[in-house]
Amino acid sequence: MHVDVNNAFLSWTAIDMLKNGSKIDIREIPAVIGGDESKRSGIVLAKSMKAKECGVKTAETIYQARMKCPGLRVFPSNFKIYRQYSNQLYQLLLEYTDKIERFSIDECFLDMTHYLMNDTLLNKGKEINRRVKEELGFTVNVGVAHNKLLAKMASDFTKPDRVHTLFENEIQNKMWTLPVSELFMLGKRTVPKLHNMQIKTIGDLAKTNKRILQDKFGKHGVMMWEYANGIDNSEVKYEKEKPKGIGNSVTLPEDISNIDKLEEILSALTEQVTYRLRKQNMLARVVNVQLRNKDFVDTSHQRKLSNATASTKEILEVAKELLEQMYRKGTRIRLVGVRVDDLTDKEEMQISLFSNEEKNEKQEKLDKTIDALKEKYGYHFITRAGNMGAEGYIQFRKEDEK
DNA sequence: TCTGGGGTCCTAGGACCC
DNA sequence: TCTGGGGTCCTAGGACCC
Repeated sequence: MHVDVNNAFLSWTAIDMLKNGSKIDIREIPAVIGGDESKRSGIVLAKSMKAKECGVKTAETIYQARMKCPGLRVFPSNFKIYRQYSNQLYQLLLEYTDKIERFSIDECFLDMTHYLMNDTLLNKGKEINRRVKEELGFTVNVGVAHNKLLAKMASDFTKPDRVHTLFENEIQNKMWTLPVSELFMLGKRTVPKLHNMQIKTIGDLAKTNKRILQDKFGKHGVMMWEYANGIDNSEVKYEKEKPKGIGNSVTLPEDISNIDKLEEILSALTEQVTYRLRKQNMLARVVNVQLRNKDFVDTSHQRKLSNATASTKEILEVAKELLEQMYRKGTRIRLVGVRVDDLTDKEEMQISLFSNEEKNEKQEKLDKTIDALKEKYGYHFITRAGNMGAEGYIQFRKEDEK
């Protein structure tokens, strides 16, 4: 079963506003949740049904949305409350199974294998749909099927506040008739290529020779053929997994072409990334720096370290080297990002013969002390002098801590 | 006042090894 | 006498998701 909150950010903002005495329900007017245009992050994160009727699309610019929908109201996001509502939903769903995969803040997969009959499953889906609305005040779509892919496709059919099934004998009528762009994992790059091959619907894709797709798209081709045929053997991953990478990036309020300033921002980003890394009790072996220039061209450089580390100083030194190595003087930079990859649990670290343990211990103590102060008094309570000028660019979101 | 930020997975090419 | 074949690791970039 796949449970998907309808217009999650907008619905959750709406009920939070009503709770705080708002006279309007933003679900009933043309409205969107969006970023801050003055910070150059003005895109649509969620839209009301009325906004959708105007043709507003998620992820387009607020500027574009307003052109389509004059008088559109724009509200900021609030991840702290989204996390709360997401948790409430999760708690309710736990009454049906403890095998729940939290696919994102507003989507869950439920392993309902213990309900053997299709009718029972459907009734449970209807019950969840009704209870969420009555007890939590927002609506969900529920998709019921015999694997994750079909459940996800089903929950996407007609919205809002609906329960759909997609059993094997329904695939032809309910899924094969849809445009191929509707298939999960087919994005804006692949769809035009399929159109060129005269593949317009999911049914067309299902009936295409698998080998042809494999030759043209590799693994991705095999996967799309299987998905089109309703084949998916993946498990509901209900146990919380450790992250494989941790990153932080920021779009700058204006383009920057001063490397000293970029380094300050890099420093503040690294501070946050390594803090989160240590909270996970993990070490990283790969450091990656990303730049986006004013023309939206992305470049990244990464380096594998000889020893895994969580030290802010060590990771920042590498990040700065990567930045200096890739930055071409005069380039106007729009976005800077740092991420760490190839993570391992701290306990499994192997101490290198060449590591300077005394130095490492000192750095570790420093990091630990700073972490404890941030933990107690808030992320921005203390910072390194080297990124003081840039701290304002980086926000630390409380919901990341759990 | 035009285009976020957090992720995961895959691929191609080069370096290097035997 | 003008150049194999198999493999691993690393890096840069791309595609996709919400």
